[in-house]
Amino acid sequence: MRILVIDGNSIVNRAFYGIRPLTNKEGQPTHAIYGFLTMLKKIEKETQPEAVAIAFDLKTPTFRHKAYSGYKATRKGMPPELASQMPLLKELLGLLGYKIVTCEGYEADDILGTFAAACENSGDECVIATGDRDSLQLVSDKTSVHLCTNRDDILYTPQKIMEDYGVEPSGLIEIKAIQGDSSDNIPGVAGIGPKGAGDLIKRFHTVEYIYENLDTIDIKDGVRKKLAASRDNAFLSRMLGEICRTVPIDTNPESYRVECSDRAACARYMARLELFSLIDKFGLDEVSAEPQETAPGLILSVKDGAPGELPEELYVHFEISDKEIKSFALMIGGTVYTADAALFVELLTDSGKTLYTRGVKSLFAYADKKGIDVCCGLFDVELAAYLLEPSSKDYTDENLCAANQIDLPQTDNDEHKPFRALAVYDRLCKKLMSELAANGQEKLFYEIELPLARVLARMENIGFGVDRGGIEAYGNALSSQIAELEQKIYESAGGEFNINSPKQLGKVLFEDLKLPAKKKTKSGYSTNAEVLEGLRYEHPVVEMVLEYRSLSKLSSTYCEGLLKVIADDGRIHSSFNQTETRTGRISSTEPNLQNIPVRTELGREMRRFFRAREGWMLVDADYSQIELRVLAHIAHDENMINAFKNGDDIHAITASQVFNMPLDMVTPLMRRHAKAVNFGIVYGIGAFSLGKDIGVTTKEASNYIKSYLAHYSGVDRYMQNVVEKAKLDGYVETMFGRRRYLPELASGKHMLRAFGERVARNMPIQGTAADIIKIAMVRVDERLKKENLSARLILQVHDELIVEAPAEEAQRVAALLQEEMENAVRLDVPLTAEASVGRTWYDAKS
DNA sequence: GGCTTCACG
DNA sequence: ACGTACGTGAAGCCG
Repeated sequence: MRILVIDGNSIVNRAFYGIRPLTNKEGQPTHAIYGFLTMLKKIEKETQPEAVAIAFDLKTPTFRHKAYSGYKATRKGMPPELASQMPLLKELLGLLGYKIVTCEGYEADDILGTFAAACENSGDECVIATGDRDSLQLVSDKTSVHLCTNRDDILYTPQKIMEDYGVEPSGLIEIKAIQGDSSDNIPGVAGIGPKGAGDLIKRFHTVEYIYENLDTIDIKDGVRKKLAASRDNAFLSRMLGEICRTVPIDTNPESYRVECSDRAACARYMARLELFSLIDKFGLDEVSAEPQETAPGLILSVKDGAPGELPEELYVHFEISDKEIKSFALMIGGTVYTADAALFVELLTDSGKTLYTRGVKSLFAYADKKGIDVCCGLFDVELAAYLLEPSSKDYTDENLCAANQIDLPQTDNDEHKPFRALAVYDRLCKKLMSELAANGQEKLFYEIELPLARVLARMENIGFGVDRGGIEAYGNALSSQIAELEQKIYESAGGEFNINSPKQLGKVLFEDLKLPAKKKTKSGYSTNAEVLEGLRYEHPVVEMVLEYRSLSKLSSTYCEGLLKVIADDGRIHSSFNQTETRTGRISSTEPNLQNIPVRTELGREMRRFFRAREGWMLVDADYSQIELRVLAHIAHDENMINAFKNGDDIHAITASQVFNMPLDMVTPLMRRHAKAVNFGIVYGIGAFSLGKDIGVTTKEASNYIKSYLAHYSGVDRYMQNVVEKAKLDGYVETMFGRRRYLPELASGKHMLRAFGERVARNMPIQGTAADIIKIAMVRVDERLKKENLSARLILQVHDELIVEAPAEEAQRVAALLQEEMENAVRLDVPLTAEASVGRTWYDAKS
């Protein structure tokens, strides 16, 4: 028979120190338990034992030999976080059917040794699992040691010991007697370390032999001297280092077969510790399904309908698809109730309730479609987690649990998802709330993001009306132009190729036509617009390719792309993502309505197809220079503040300052350059890129920047201070407490660090502007409602808001929009917004 | 699925 | 010696 003997103390220590801390919601640390059971399962899988004994030291420290009471005196006591887990672990092991072996006056080591010795006699096979190399002395033909290390586990057989140490297993005791072991207070021979001890034992095998022949054996005199001086310690060490093999315990493997009598109790115990994934690992998931629908690992009982009296705070999970509630469940004190949409609606309209959930935007969207006025309190784990860490890729249950030391129950059964989600919300919400409070982000959360979710939901529901026929006709016109251009390009290039393939285009331009290649990308020649622009007069095909590119962009992304997403109501319902950007901006997808062309006249034509419904108008308002105004404010730059207060043309003023001449001498070119510097400053500027952008040398660009910072000394100071502070704090923040953490600043890589510094300069500016327009959106929405207007916000493009309004409301809405945008926040500079009205987006842009 | 390109603020 | 401004999303190519 094969028996596995676990060195309990050693393994639990490895588990405790080897994995990151976990606690359940009561604050009970659980990771040592988790790690121990995970390792146990893994070892069992690898060694396939028929019986398992788990050896532990007894709590009270015991001394093996009274003769040397200093033994183990230096071993530190267990930290309380580990000590508190020990009784729980033992109880759980007992429930699982494992036998725990302890013996007064002996350590776990000795119990391992006794099992090993017993197996020598009985012919059984013994596998010892430990993290401690001391036990290697027990290895024999019948006993192997499964050594758990920080990396891979190693199985020690006599052959492996010989390979690694060059001695028999028993030789390890001899080596230790000479080398000593400070952690066990084994003195050894002073002045001889592992190498010397190993050499001696390889040659002479035992301590006894060495001392009996100390005068005659062939060793260096220095070594001989050291040995002689530590004679007593050597023999004492020899005795201390040998593991005892005669502990009075039951060593019959038959007594250690693992039989779990109450699997459900085990599952409940694990669930109480919130170690849900263990339930799967131990194959206990089916047993906890006492109430049939319960998720694996959750001991929640499930009831239909809810108890009469509901508490004020409820954990809620819902799934909504296409106007209908697909599922709805709530958790009250560990019990999950599945309920119908009626109760859901009742809760939403009860101002006395607070629902802790995720995805409130979809909840608002549902309520909006059904005409339900949501007046309950809400908490959204997704939004909260985003404010706490906006750089995360996404905010799935999996990632939130990983970031918050929560053991997530694994399940691929969709029916279990609601139960799992509720368990997660239960663990997460209060933690996130206190973190928001600690960060000073409560106002940001409750007064900006949560109300904004409602606004975004309505914007999505309403959508933006488009002229399908117009887009189709425009697309057809593009297509024929593209086809024509395509032929001309083939002709000019001397052959057909895929113009859309940068690789093929690169070959044609830079190999066949031998045009000078300037820039390379990871995968070959760069053929971007900037490069082609530089080759425009080198070959006629280049201009055609540029034209082709811009037409096919319009055709594929904007015509074909938009046509694909027009809904049955003839409108485009983009999704506005509130947890995507690292700066606090919102993003728009399927389709992206935040990058509809405007810079070229041909592209701008697209905006004629975005139109108000019959009898309605579009009201479009955009902030003027919001980021520079924010910069002037947060940098306390007097010079820039005054320029804005005077209502000056900021780029012209900047030009006159940078180029040191009167305002009326500033040429359009100088203004253009100054504008680029203003942008560059906001982005964290570098002379190289600025120079490239405006076509001057890096040196000249560098002079511009120097001159700029000399005139705007507040900006100069801010740019230095913000980076310095970010390095201390590890994050930057906006005026409203929105944070972005910057681990890049601590990087040893210059490029990464430089990037972090630019972000530190930019994020507070871009992010504050994003906060401001979000505040404006919430206020505009409230005003429209309060004033009983039918007009509705339908789109935001970072510094621009678009409202669709009945024609008769349009002028009033324009004024309202401008007022709310300008007064969203009070800065040291005026905020200005310009509004205008038109039938189409094209017309409504002033 | 990564890369390149290009549309926007 | 290096690469070179912030933040996004979509489409097409290609291994």
